[in-house]
Amino acid sequence: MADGPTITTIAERAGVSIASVSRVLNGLPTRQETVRKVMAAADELGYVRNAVARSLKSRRTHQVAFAMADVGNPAYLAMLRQIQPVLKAAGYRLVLHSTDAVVADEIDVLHSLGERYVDGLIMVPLRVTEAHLEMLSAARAPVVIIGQVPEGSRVDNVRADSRTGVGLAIDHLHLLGRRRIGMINGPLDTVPGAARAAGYRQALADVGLPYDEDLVQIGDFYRAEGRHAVTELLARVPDVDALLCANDLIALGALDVLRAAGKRVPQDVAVVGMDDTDLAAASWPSLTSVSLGSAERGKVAAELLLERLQGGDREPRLVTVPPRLVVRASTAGESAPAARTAEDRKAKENRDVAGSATGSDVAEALTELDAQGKGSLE
Amino acid sequence: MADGPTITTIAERAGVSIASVSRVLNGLPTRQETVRKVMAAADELGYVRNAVARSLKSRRTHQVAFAMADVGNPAYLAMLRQIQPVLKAAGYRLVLHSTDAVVADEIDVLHSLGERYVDGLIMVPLRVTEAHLEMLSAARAPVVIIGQVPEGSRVDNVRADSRTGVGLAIDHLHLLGRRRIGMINGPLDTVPGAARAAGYRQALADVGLPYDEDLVQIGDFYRAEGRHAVTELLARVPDVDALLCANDLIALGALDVLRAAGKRVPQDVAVVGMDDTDLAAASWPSLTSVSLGSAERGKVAAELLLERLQGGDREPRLVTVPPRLVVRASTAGESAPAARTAEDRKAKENRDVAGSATGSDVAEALTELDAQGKGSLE
DNA sequence: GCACACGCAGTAAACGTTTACAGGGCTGAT
DNA sequence: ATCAGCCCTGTAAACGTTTACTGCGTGTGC
Repeated sequence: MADGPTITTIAERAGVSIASVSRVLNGLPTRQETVRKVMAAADELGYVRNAVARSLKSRRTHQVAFAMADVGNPAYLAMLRQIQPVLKAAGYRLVLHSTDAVVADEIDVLHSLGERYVDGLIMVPLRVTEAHLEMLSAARAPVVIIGQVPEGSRVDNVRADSRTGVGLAIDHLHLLGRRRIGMINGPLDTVPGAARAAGYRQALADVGLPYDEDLVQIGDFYRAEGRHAVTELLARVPDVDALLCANDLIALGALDVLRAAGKRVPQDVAVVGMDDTDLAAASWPSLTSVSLGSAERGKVAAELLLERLQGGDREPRLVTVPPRLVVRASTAGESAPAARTAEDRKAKENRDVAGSATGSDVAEALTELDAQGKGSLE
Repeated sequence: MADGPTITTIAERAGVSIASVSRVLNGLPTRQETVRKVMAAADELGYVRNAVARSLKSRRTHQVAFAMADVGNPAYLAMLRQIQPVLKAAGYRLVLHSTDAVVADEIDVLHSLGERYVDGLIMVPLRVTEAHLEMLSAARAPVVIIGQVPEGSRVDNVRADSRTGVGLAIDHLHLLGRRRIGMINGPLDTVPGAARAAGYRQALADVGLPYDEDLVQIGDFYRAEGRHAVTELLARVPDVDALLCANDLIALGALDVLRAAGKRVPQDVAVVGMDDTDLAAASWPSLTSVSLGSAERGKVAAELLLERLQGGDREPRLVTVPPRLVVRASTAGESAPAARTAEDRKAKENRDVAGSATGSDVAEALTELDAQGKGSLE
């Protein structure tokens, strides 16, 4: 691990000045003979450019940071998987920050932007506090926020729309003839919980169903909690014929309980999850789920950031990624082609609604493929 | 986004030299009055140290790279989740490289080590070629390889032992009284495929069962391929009473086919997967799976790298992480409370991995919270 | 034959730090 | 009063690049 060669080393060996070496290495016009000498010396010494020194001079690191609460979370992972290739294609490295759901860590990340070790940042904040906004407005590098940012903030912002997503699910269930549609939600003091509760109320109204408190059960966003909540709801309303669960884990818990209770899914009770994680496709019966477009949000965020890095200034943009209903066996049954088709039509309409310019079918197919991943390594 | 203040700006404003500013910022002994002036100026200007300039001088970037084939792969993700906190605690940032299973990209990553934008590298190569070894021996920064590296290579190496892992599964199935144990493997020209095939043969011999070619079916490491392979095997050997699948996805495919064929799991056919991904716990029936210790391999790799970064030279080390059988319903049945309890205990151990120093109950609760993900964000 | 232009390469400054070294002022001892 | 010694601060070099500027030598046009 001896000190590597620098342009000075090369210059000496080639008998030229460091300026010439630099010019050759950067392909600037140079006499053929000089090029030859420099290249030869560089090859012999196994020279590699020092990225740090380059960055210091050029004020560009070719690195971008992605900050979220936890790498293990499937929603963030879906984003990461879209962000990475977009950045890579543009020649940027990805620096990962896991803030462990600690707000102070998020502020830290924003602060460290000032250290200029990255050219830009994509962040998924847990919630946006005053401190966030302050740091954001003072940020010395472009930032894209995935989540809710107050109007008028001077940053690019990419959002999901879980309220509409809930609507898609309710519509779907209603079309299938379900009339006693229960909701298993997470805590109402969380952003997702509140949005979903509101969406549920409104969607019921939209399809002309009454809102019945007995059909709503609050738990938390985990499988065990989901089991518990569904058990309670089932005791209260034995003839519930559909369950909308605030995420896929809750829905898995619901499947557990329904199975134990001897209810058939979807014949007796249809079940819908949210987030459309890998688990939804893996479960049995496979789970109909509302995709909130984590993957697409990641992709859009990366593209917005690149625009700013390459283009320069423009007005901050707000992109809302539309939700999409992914119908699987837990509502349609594998043998219900009619429902499936209706659903497909809807999903398509839905996708067209906000017509994001980015969603190619090829990219989407690829994503699905990768998701399955060659598992193990030896 | 005006140019940020530098120590020069501060020096001017405080009326001192840049050396004094630097000393104050680094806490070197300085007159109280000077400290005050410098701090005041720094605060007013909102100064933040430039990490690039620092790195140039100190020859330390406080960044470490992690390179693997695909972020979306659960096995790599499990590693990442352990690596990240270890590095973060030591003050290192994590740079992520996804090589998309392209060998040239891996070589690229090794090459780019010379650019000195990171202090070290953890890599999970697909396979180790001559080119890899060459680059490794010339590497100008410490590298830890997760996977198989030839004897005598001068790098730290962390391995799984899938051969023994297969043995665990066969033992388990044999103990449960299964005698016609099929194997659904991936391609034999992959490192995992070959190791598992060998393990299967030997494990059968160890428990005194004959090797029967009809019981072996080669497919690929995906769910659909798994379905196909299991269908073939089932046609050939209708009375097979157990299936060992080379990864969890294949096992999920097996569950699909067995269900469709009217076979009960585990009563008629017991199923075992490998890798113990999230999917194993989520499926129904939940899947007994051989954990190859991805999480632990990640943790060990990170620790080895840190040792080298902080400590300095020592002999390269080889650590083999033992496999572990995680028993769930697909072999034990839900009605086997003993097995279930064993499983819970095991899951906890797994979370603790090698007893991370941070494992307070609160931290654990928080981690758990995140892991499940308040999946979606609004 | 001279001026001018042009192609090429070298010198030096700059990016923002850290740090070795030197020097200035003060204290205290002689 | 002088000087050693100490504390503090400033000067300058260094990390490895890129690049503006300068200058040299050659060839061309008059």
